[in-house]
Parts: sequence; structure tokens; C-alpha cells
Amino acid sequence: MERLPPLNAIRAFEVAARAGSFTLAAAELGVSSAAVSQQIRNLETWFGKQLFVRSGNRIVLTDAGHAIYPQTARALGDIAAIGRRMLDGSLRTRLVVSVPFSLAELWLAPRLAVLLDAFPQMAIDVRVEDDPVDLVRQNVDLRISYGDYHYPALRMVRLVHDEVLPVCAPELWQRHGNGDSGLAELHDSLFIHTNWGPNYATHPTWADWFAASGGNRSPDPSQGRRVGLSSLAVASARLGLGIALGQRVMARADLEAGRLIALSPVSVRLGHPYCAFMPPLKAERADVAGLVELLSKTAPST
Amino acid sequence: MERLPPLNAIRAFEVAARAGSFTLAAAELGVSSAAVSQQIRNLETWFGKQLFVRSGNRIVLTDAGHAIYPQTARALGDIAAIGRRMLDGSLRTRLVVSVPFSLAELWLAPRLAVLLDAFPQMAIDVRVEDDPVDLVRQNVDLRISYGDYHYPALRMVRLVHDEVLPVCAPELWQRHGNGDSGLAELHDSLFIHTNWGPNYATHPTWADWFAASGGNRSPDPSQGRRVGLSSLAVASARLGLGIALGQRVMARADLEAGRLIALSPVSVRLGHPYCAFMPPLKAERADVAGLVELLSKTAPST
DNA sequence: GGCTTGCGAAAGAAAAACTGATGGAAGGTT
DNA sequence: AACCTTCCATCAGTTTTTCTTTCGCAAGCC
Repeated sequence: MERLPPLNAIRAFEVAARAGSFTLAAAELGVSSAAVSQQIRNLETWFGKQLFVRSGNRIVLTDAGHAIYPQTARALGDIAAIGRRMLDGSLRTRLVVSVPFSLAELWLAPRLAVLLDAFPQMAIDVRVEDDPVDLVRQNVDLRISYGDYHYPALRMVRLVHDEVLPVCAPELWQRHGNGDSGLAELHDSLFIHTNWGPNYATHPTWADWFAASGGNRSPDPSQGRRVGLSSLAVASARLGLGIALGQRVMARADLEAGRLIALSPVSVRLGHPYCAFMPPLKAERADVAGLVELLSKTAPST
Repeated sequence: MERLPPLNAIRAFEVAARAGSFTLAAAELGVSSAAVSQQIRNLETWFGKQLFVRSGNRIVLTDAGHAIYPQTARALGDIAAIGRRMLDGSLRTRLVVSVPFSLAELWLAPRLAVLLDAFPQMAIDVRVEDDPVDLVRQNVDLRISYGDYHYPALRMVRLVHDEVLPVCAPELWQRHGNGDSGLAELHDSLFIHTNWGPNYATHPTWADWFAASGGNRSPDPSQGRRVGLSSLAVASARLGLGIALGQRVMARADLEAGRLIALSPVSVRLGHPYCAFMPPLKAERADVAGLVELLSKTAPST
């Protein structure tokens, strides 16, 4: 294979020639029109031939441009077809979703239930594991992560930027709650502290929550209960073991069912959103796209 | 046209698959093997599929890789064919060469004579003009320039890094030369000064030459003759009008014929080399490549 | 067991692509 | 005709991508 013309410039040419306008081509390519203009000029310089005649504010293909357009379109079409073939080959396979421990039970499971209710024949494989995950080698179609900074090469969709709020079991509050004085007076031992482990530094603490609600209390973790998983904090609160800073997406079902009560309207946002990552090509699979769509709606659960 | 896979990664894949080795592919592409490795990984990430199986120090195509290779080869071949077609279209045309004034007469002309001697039917069009030249719009196939910094988008070949040395007509030296004391004692009015005009600041002056030859004389330009073209300096010297700092490539024929004599073995290199520029595709035209080849040999002239 | 070869990872450097601002030419409008 | 709008060209500055360099590791090969 000899010297090849610049491929991205070829792509810009194909779109511009088809659109008949650099501006429209730029829109289709998702770049500025100046970028298209420069790419075309690159290609013209490479060939040593003009491809478009510029006359004021419009462009017309030259003979040379006309001559090569069909070939560019065909070649690029062939390459696009490669992608489609890659998809076809993996179409009959299971949909593999990978989630971190904390999201598996209280967040993903209920949502999958909705999905499987609608499409019972759908074959979904859920893997529970921490970042980083090698999507390619593990054949994972979709990875849910906390934070938008893992996997920069992958296509990313933000799902939900969650928040935490104080929750506990109704019985606990009846026993220890003291009227309207709120949480400020409660004993340190009633607080459940969530430890997200060494990998996640940005999780809101009780001190953060008190600061956000206008106070400055900082319950002593050594006095209270400590759990190593945010979903476990919610579960513990539901069991009456104390008052947790529960993530809204995890506590919602229990709150609606009355198994948990929110002790304050004040909430603190997490440092990062939850995000879905997938290989760009797989984003076009209907099942992957559908699942992402479902998950990005803050779909309630039962 | 939907989302396209990264084209340069496709190219890297095609070469790597054909070569069966990232290292060989890297050599063919003219990059490091790490670059190929990264491009392939990009593509695998895009598809969400492995294309090669790595086992220690060798690679084997996966089924997926095997499946798409022929298509990649065909699509890239098509694009390469576009280049060939562009060339064919312009094959019956003249060869257009553009040179700066200073090189036209004493440097390009004798060399073209050699070429036309061998290929009398060759249709060459010589244009004489200063930088910058718009090769595309003016339909120039080959531009010769002083300096390697014009036209960064074009393919460049360094032709010759010229030097200047003091030359004059033999009769002049007989009349004014003073034995072996060299140039140090000559009257200022005998020196010919070359003024390259506002665009070229790096031309060696008499002061530079004296510095290089161990002296520190600096003849007064207002006393001597001044010319605005380096080839004119040589021509003036040949006519006995004074002693010039002549460029070797321009003076060579006169020196060999005895019409000029070199007054010292000391020479000073020019600030930049002379370079040939051409649109990358046209570098593959046989006539263009041949002319560049001829010019880059420091071919003597008659 | 040493030696060589080839791929992978990571950090920094180099190159390419893109943006945003500005200016100009053509066509349409009042 | 003057004005406005659209669209492309150009430029400088920035961002993003790609590449190089260096190192490490795993296999084959004396």
C-alpha cells in the first residue's frame, strides 16, 4: 500500500461534496465550518488540485472533485459497513453489564426488573466488580461507574448525579427522635458512617451534611456504626441500626414504601455523577442503547 | 453516513494484519511500533472486540480480525486508487516548475538543458516568481525555494546547501591583485555587495566572509557596487565589474571555464538550503520525481 | 542460563485538528 | 442603492490526538 491521502480529509470531502456546503458538512461532522474548510484545503494541497470552486459564498465541485466523489463515498461506505458487520456478528449474544458493588442490588436490579418484565426473552449478564474493568477483554457491553473520568476512550453517558440525605427506620426515630430539634442533639452512636474504601475520596460525610444544613456538627465515626458500602448503609438504616446518609437512588423504594423516613430535606450531592460507558460501536446496538436509555431516566422502582 | 470508526486506526490495522507484526507494520507506516500498538488498541476499544490475540511476543488475528481484514484492505485500496486517478487525469499535461529569480538563469537553466537533452519531448513550463506561491491555484508541480520553512503542508526535498566564495574575472585580479596579500588590502570600491532584498535576512555579507577567513574587515557598501540579485553578482563579477561573493552553484560553470577565478578557498554557507516543494501526490509523477532527482544531484553544468 | 525479539504501559513531546474571531464576497431585501 | 444575511477564508491560539522514548515483561533461541 503506497502513500495514502489523509483519510480524515477524505471524509470531510465526502461530506462536503454531498452536502454541497462546508457549513452543512460541518454540522454533520459535528465540528466548526472552519475545520471543514481547512480539511478540504489540506486535501487540495495534497492532490495539488482544486476540488471545489469558491465563488463568494458558495462552492461547486470541480471536475476533479466530481471525478473522485463516488469513489470516496464508496470507500467510506465500505468502512462504515465494517462496523455493521462487527455488530451483526455479536448480535445473538448476551448483553453483558458490569456494575460496581454498591449499585448492583438497590439500583440496577430493580431497573433490570422493569426491563425484563417488558422483554422477558432478553439475555442479560450482570457482573459486579470495581473499576477499572477491561471492557474489551472481558467482553463487557456496558459498564456503570461512579465518576466520568474512567475509560476516556469509551463513549460515555451521564446517568444520574446522586445525592445523600439522612434516613432511618421509622421505629428508630420514634424511639430516639426528640421532637423538632432534628439531628443536632442525637447521640453519636446512632450515626451510620459510610466508608467508600480507598478508591473513592469524594464521598460526603456527616460533617459535610451538617455543614450543608447550616450546622457544624461532626459525629465521631468511632462511636457510630461504620459500613464499607453505600448500599449497605441504606440497608442498615432500614433494619433500624441507625441513621444513615443514604443515596437517594438507593433509598427511594424504601422511602416510598415507608420502610425508611427522610429526616431532613437537606441533601448533599455526590462528587461525581454515575456514568455508563460502552465501546462506541456497541452504542448502536439496540439493546445497549435501550438499556442506557432506561437507566438514564431516573426510573422509579417497585 | 453514520458514525465511522477511526480511519487512521483502520489503516494501522490493515497494515498490521497484512504484516503479521506490529513492528513490521510500524516500519511500513514510518512510525514507532508503540504507535501501531496504540492505534490497534484504539480500534479494539472502538469495536469492543479484540482483533489480535497477543501471546508473548507475537500476534495472531482473531476471528473478528480475520473477518474484517479483506474489507479494510479493499476500502483503503480504493482510496489509494483515488490518488492514482488524480494523477492520471493530469498526466498529459506540462510540467510546471516555479523558481525564484536568482536561481532561474545560472542554476535551473543549465540543469534543465541536461534534462531536455535526454528527453527532448518533455514539455516543461518554467515560471519565475518569488515566494510565496500558491501551488494549487497556479497549478505548479514543483517549486524551488530558498529555505525549508515555506509551504509546511507540502512534500519537501533539500536540494543543496549552497555557499559563497569570493570570485572575480581573471583580468580584474591581474590589474588590482597584489600578490599573496589576498583581499585584505583591496580598495573598498572593488567589492560587489549583494542585497537580497527585504525578504531574506540571512545572506552572508563580506563582513561575514572576512570573519570566516580569520580577518575582521568590513568593506563599506556605499563605496562598492551593489546588486539586488545573487545571480547578478556573479554575472557582474564575470564582466569584470568587481569582486563578488558568488554562490558556488551559480559560479561553477564560469569557474570551470576560466571566466571567473576563486580568490580564496574559504567559503561561507548560506543560512538555508535550497529546497524543492511539491504536492505530495505529484511527488509520485515520474517526471516530477525525475526532475527532483536531477536537481538534487549537484549536477554540474556546461 | 543468558540473549534477542516483539508487544505493552506510561509520560512527555510533537503534530494535527479544532475553535472563535474577523473580514470579504455574493445574493437577497426593502 | 444601501443594508442584511449567508457562507467561506484566514489567522492565532488552544485543545486533542498521535507519536516517541523509555522501560518492563514474556517467549523463543542459542
